[in-house]
Amino acid sequence: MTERQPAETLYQQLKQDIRDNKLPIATPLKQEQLASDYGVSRIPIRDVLGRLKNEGWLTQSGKRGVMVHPLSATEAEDLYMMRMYLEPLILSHAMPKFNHQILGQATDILEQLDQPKLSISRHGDLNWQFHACLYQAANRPTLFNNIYHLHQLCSRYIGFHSVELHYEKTSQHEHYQLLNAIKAKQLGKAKNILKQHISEAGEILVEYLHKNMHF
Amino acid sequence: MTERQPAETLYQQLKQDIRDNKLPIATPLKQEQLASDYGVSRIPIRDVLGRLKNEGWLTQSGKRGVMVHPLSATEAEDLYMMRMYLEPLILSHAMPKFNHQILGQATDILEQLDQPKLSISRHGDLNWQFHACLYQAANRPTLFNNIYHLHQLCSRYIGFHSVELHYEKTSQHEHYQLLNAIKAKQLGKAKNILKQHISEAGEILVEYLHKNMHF
DNA sequence: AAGTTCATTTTTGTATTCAATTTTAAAAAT
DNA sequence: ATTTTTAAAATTGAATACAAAAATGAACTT
Repeated sequence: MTERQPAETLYQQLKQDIRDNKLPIATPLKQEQLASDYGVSRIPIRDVLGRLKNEGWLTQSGKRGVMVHPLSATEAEDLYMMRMYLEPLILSHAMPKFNHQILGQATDILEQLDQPKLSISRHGDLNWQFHACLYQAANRPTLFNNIYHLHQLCSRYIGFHSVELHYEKTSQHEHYQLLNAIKAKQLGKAKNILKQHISEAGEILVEYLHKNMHF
Repeated sequence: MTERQPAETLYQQLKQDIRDNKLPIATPLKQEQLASDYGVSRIPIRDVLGRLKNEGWLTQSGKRGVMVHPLSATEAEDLYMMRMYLEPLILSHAMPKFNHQILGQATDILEQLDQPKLSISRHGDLNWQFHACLYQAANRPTLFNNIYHLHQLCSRYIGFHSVELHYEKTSQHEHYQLLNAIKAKQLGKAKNILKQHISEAGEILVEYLHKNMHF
């Protein structure tokens, strides 16, 4: 971590470390501690903490200092509900703009997702790439960024419930269904599949959290 | 601006100044310039710029520096579309929790909105207070904060199209309709009114922007 | 005259320093 | 023993200082 502009790297690093539960939970983070841990001064740490707080990865803890934002079933439910409404919306806008190049790219990503033994983080990356590839076509930066942000926050929860492999299969099945509906230019059907896709994932996750969140 | 913790005040101030077009548009902001303008050092300026960038008030301009995020009809449309889907959603969650106290408070705010000669910013404040008062009841921090954020960004556009007073009337009418549907515990009707309320405002705004945004 | 090169200036990101606030924990009081 | 006071330590927000990167513009080439 001895670079010219640590901030961006630091941001990615800290976010990853929050995802992976590498940071003390329920206890305030000390800027100086982090600074020495990550080998930089407090200034870039402050910047990154501010940004992560703003994005919902960290929460203000008391008057001074921030802590890791606690996971909650309610938040997960909110995130998935929002996605459930916003993603079909951006899909509508993307629909008329799809072409062979984009659909080919989406197919490529799906095939990579078919490979067995993907790490959770790799799986998450590819999953987002698939959706992003479709959503980008809409050319709606504001809406897209909002959705991206929601996906990011969801990733903490997905890392948490270490994924029942069963679900991954049906998830892939839905991905292909979605792509087929798109190719057939069936907007309504595609939107329904997508909504269902997100809703299902959300329900499984929330149920899992209600069962396994005793902390 | 000689205070103990300038940052929060500075944040509000800069945001207001962006709303009011007090800042140079389409040209990168200089930290030192702002620092001397607002009478603080560059550090809190940097913090606030970072935050405002994160929240969509500023955009990265080139490799270094940020500029005021340009208004666009597309963004306005996105913001209103998101609100159109998310606000009825939070209303559903709020519905079972309403009580006399909350509804009384909402009524108070509506009566204040009835007073003539309100400044635009006061009108915007009260309008948000009305909606927030209802949405708070849902007890859904994640969803609520997202919606709050959308409202904030919309405020730039509302300030811009200096409001046709005609619309304010029908807007108030819809507010009362909404409140009545809530009192009558008609969730479906309430959601429809709200959706319609937002959708109308969005359409008027976007149309106005398409006409009057030659810059 | 238009385009390149390179040195100067500007501006930013980060480190260091400082002052104020918050936290803490030990002593005093009930 | 429990609560209150208060003084020391820890921690933060902000100012100042410094080094690296980017922008600027004048001299030079074609």
